[in-house]
Amino acid sequence: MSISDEIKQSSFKNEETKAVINLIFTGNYIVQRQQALMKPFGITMQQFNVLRILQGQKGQAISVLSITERMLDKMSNASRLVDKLFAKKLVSRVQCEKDRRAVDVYILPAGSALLTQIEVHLDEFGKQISQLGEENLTQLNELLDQFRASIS
Amino acid sequence: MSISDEIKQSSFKNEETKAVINLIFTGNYIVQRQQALMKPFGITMQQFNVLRILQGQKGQAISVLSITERMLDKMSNASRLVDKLFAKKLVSRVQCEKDRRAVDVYILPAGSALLTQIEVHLDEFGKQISQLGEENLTQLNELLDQFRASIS
DNA sequence: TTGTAATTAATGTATTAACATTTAATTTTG
DNA sequence: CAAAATTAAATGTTAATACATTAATTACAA
Repeated sequence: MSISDEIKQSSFKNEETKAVINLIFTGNYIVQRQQALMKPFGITMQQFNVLRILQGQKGQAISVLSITERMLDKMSNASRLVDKLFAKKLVSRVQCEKDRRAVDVYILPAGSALLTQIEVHLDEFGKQISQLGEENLTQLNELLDQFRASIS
Repeated sequence: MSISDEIKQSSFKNEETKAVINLIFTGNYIVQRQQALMKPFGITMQQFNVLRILQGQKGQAISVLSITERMLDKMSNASRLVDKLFAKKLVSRVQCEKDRRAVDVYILPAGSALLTQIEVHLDEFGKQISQLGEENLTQLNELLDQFRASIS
């Protein structure tokens, strides 16, 4: 369904406006789909992203600030997200030796296991998307990077 | 800045995953920019979108449900958004004659004026984006529509 | 017609987000 | 070195979001 049909707007002022609206709409759409996917696992998308960042460390510790820098939504509060994951016993958290202001965060085996489980579902998602073809996806990625660059 | 640099992730599992993350990130980025733009006018992006929908009616009334169908984020509560705009005296609200469950919402002159004012700033935004070129933007819009279609 | 289902909007509520502020630790500077 | 500035994380607070539920009205079916 085209963006025109999705939001029942027959025409747009220009192609720029349409692209802006289309990007916001498509972003929202993906977020909603993924949130629905993760809900049965008792985790939010942002919490999932933190887990994925921790997993990417391959056992190494990472500070709360570094987590923030790697997050999709920089505005959200990594401290509280880590707190939620800690409460679920998916991560551990210890004061950093070298800089006692910082906190070292690690993913626990339970966290890795949950991540793997969810990623199976995400892979199905990815499989559907791959129908678009690699060239198209590469082009989409390039256009998105250019888009952000244009309004920086 | 490429998405890799933005979130400090050196590589992605595959192009699909990268596209998903890039879309979410770019959507967030635009939303944050536009929210910052609207903040001085005392209005949120969602409220602005409702105003724009009402303006698109060119004087005709529209129900709360119809507003929801036209919104970018279907999950948000159009009823409360209209309430906020009503409190700011930017819209009026009367019970529909034909169907007394429904409520007719109109934009008031003050609402139109505010909209015009904000759109001046948005146009500058659009001007920057237009540097990408119309062909690129059209292609982006097509890819986004295809992307959503692939995971429907 | 009359009870049942469906629709429209509003409201209740728990969680989350967006900031600002605070606390503790470290770094810099005079 | 001591005071001031900076940094990291946590916490406080207000508003917004995501749903579920409710209340009123309309449509429909027996």
